[in-house]
Amino acid sequence: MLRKRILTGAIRPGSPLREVALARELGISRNTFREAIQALVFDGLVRHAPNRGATVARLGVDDAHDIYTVRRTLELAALERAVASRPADLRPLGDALGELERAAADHDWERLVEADLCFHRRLVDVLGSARLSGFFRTVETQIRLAFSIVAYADREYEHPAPLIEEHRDLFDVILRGQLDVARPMLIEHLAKYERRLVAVLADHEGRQAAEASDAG
Amino acid sequence: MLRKRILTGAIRPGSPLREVALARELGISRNTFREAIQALVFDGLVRHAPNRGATVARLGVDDAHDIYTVRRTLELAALERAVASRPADLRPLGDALGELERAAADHDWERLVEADLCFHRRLVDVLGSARLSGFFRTVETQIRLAFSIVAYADREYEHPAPLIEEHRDLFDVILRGQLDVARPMLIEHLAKYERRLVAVLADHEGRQAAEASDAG
DNA sequence: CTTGACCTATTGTTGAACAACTGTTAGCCT
DNA sequence: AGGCTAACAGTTGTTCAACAATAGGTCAAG
Repeated sequence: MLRKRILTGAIRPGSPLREVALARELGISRNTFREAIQALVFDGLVRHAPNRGATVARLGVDDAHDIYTVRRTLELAALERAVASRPADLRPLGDALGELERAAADHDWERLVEADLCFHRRLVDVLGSARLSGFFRTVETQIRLAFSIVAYADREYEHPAPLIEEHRDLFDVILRGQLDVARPMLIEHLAKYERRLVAVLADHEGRQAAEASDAG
Repeated sequence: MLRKRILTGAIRPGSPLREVALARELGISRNTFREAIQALVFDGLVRHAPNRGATVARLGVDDAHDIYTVRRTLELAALERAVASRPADLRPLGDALGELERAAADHDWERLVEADLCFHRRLVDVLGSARLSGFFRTVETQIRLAFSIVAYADREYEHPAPLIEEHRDLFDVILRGQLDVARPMLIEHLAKYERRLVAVLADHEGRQAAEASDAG
């Protein structure tokens, strides 16, 4: 319940998560609430300071760079394995691409985001490491949090053509095993969305600083 | 307290962690104990099944492969950055190497292991991602757990010369920026210790299977 | 030997209580 | 006025006792 509220923006980044009040509101006990908080801390959705409570994580420009460093590291490593894989092992990747194209055809914004994330998750899955896949999922969750902020600012997904094309091209090149082509392609793809995210978050940080000085 | 007990082998892999009994023994309440368990689950030291409780993680051959996939992925990526870094940014790496050599000179087994882990941790730190560094630390913790099993079986550290030499060579090559030399060096270094760990764990798994069939 | 009904140990969750800590406010002194 | 200290209110950290829900084992009947 908490995760949902945070990811949908019902509870905004920076908001304190008061134990008594929220537990009461969610109809659960304080202890259970605290366990939930702990899980969200490990997801990176919540920050917790001793004796000062938990707040919804506030992702800034630094976090965006960090997150994309993770993505570059894991996805480029996965790419190397992917180009050397048999097509059968890339099936999940292809399925995600199909879903991506169908969602675009339906102009279904939400499914589009979902399929995009799914494609990259399944790329990382190619590495075959449960630990890396699990870790990437936590980062993916944080990307979702970023999206929940960005959603209104970034209209890329209303013109999904280039998004589809980039994934399609990348997948084709992977199937052909052309690592030297795929690498710069993925690097540029990630850099593009990193720039976009950074831009929006920088703007967001600016606004928040302004609001803070207004209030103070 | 729990982490210490697990890493020192005081509580052995596979042992159930009964809430009432252990909380009582540690002098804490069940709720606090459960929060501790949750933290250890995210460290990968403890496995938890709903309604069936928590047990100390039992690392098998699969886990060894998984862990070394993580190490290869992160450390090789870090290597690429490291060879392009200024010497000042590699200072922590050099310090760890120094400590490694001192520990070897003192024949201090424990410090040797610590310095070895520290060297690799600091290599990953070169990536400059708090998330990747944090994730690597959880994997490092799991390596410690593996070591706690292996400790009696693996006497490599009693002849630390090759271990020192490999780290020293790797560091020198990194300083000289020779990625093409450093890469296979690190790959071989990791492969060597993966083989060793896998061998010991395979043996361990064999024994446990034998014991289990003895008991049953 | 299987099936199914109990039984017990254990986990999941709750509610209330209190100690410990934080940030704030009020009052005091200089 | 400015700065220090002390009481304060709110919040978190932790404990305890209780009960519901689940899993695994035991025993009897077939």
